[in-house]
Amino acid sequence: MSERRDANGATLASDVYGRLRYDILSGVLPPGEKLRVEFMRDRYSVGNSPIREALNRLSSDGLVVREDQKGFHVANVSRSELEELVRTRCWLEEIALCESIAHGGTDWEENLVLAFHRLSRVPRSSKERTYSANPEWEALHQAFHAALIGAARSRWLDGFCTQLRDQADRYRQFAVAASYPHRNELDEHQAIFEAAIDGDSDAAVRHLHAHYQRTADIIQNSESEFLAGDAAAE
Amino acid sequence: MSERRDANGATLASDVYGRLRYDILSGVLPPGEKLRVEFMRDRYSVGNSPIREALNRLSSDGLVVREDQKGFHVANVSRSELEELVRTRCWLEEIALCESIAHGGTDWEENLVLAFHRLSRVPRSSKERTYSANPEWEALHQAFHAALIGAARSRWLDGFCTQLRDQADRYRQFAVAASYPHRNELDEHQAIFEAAIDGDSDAAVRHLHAHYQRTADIIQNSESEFLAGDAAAE
DNA sequence: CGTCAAATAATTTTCGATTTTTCTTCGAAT
DNA sequence: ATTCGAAGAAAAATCGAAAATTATTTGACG
Repeated sequence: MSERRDANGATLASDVYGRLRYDILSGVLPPGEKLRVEFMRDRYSVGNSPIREALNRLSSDGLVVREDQKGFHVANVSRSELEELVRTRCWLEEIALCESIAHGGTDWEENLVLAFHRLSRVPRSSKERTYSANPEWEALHQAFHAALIGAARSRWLDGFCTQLRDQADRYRQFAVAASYPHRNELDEHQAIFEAAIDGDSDAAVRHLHAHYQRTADIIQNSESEFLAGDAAAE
Repeated sequence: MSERRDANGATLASDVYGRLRYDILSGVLPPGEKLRVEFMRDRYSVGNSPIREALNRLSSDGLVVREDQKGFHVANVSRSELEELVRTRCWLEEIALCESIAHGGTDWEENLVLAFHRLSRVPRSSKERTYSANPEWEALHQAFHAALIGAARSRWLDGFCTQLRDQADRYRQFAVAASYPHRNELDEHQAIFEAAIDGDSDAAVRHLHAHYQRTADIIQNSESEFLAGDAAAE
């Protein structure tokens, strides 16, 4: 019945939006990359309009930068912007986590237990000795952090946290290999998880902040090509 | 040389984005209003693409809702969503205000003094007895609140606060007449202002929250047609 | 009289071409 | 040699029409 629909029941624009978003978050399209419409048309096999619509949405999300009459490019990254990002994320998720602990009911609690259990059962890397991105872990990791703050009674806060998480995930791609296998992320997650379930907001927030700060430090100390210079970005 | 540019040096899409945003915030395009592309094309005298691009951006901003294959409409409002909005705004602006007080330098301070002074010199309503929107006051009011939190060191937080402020302004349109001239907003602003300049974060936050809560209460108690039913919205 | 389905109308979405703007190249003049 | 500007090339932005989808009407049948 439907000829053009690529994925589910969406429009081409939404489909491209999703794919493009993934390609940026996963690093396939690196920071600063120019996004020419013609190039994109070939890449995603659609016409002009859906590409443009997707790019416009992504620019509101902060993953793409739009300059009038100059087109689009993938948002740049820098050490100072990472600092800003993590700081903001700690502020917002602290609120969301405390709210969830205070107001979360059985649903929130059980969902969190499940999310943590699933995460604990999947290996961090799809290879043993060297790091190799494991999409399953990535998805469950996202789900765990979303479950933690899933009972903050604000769709706005939810959305903001999602936006910041996406940005943080992108940064993580640049340096995740560096910390493997030294870092035991499961322990960090467990500490947050147990404090949250215990209803100990202070401890949960402390562990959550430490978790994010540790990740940020690893990225800051890495030698990713994209983080080379700094203030130069933009 | 340039034939099509309407306003400054932007694209048609950006121009329409700005005008459309203003029309939604000012209530000219009411909550829930269907935004048919053809209608919009006539209204703003541009073609298909710029309209669509503007609508896509606004949907990421939360002022417009997009449903695949169903088009766009102005975001709905409801009492419960107002509550959520104000709660979130208090959370975020508390952070931004404390940060600004803690880290704001002379620039921030002087800018704030100026913003408050200007606001204090302009009448709330452009008429004397009855309320009539005064665009000058609106602009200075925005500027004052922006100046208050203008030294939070986070572009993300800045952007989120702007987004929430826009949403709140839209709600304010529905009920502002009801409180005039009973309410003395200048006193409220002065209380926040003085505490901020004094470096008294606790007091500043207390006054800011009270200010927002008072506005919200007025709206909640109003009988705006748009806030009629409630949970029914979306 | 109500219900379901085909046909029609209205609307959204997408395409391909055109227009406009920016970027690049090349050559002349200082 | 360097700078400036014009000519050409590349890219972005826009338009108008075609294609696809959803909403509405109409009419047959129980």
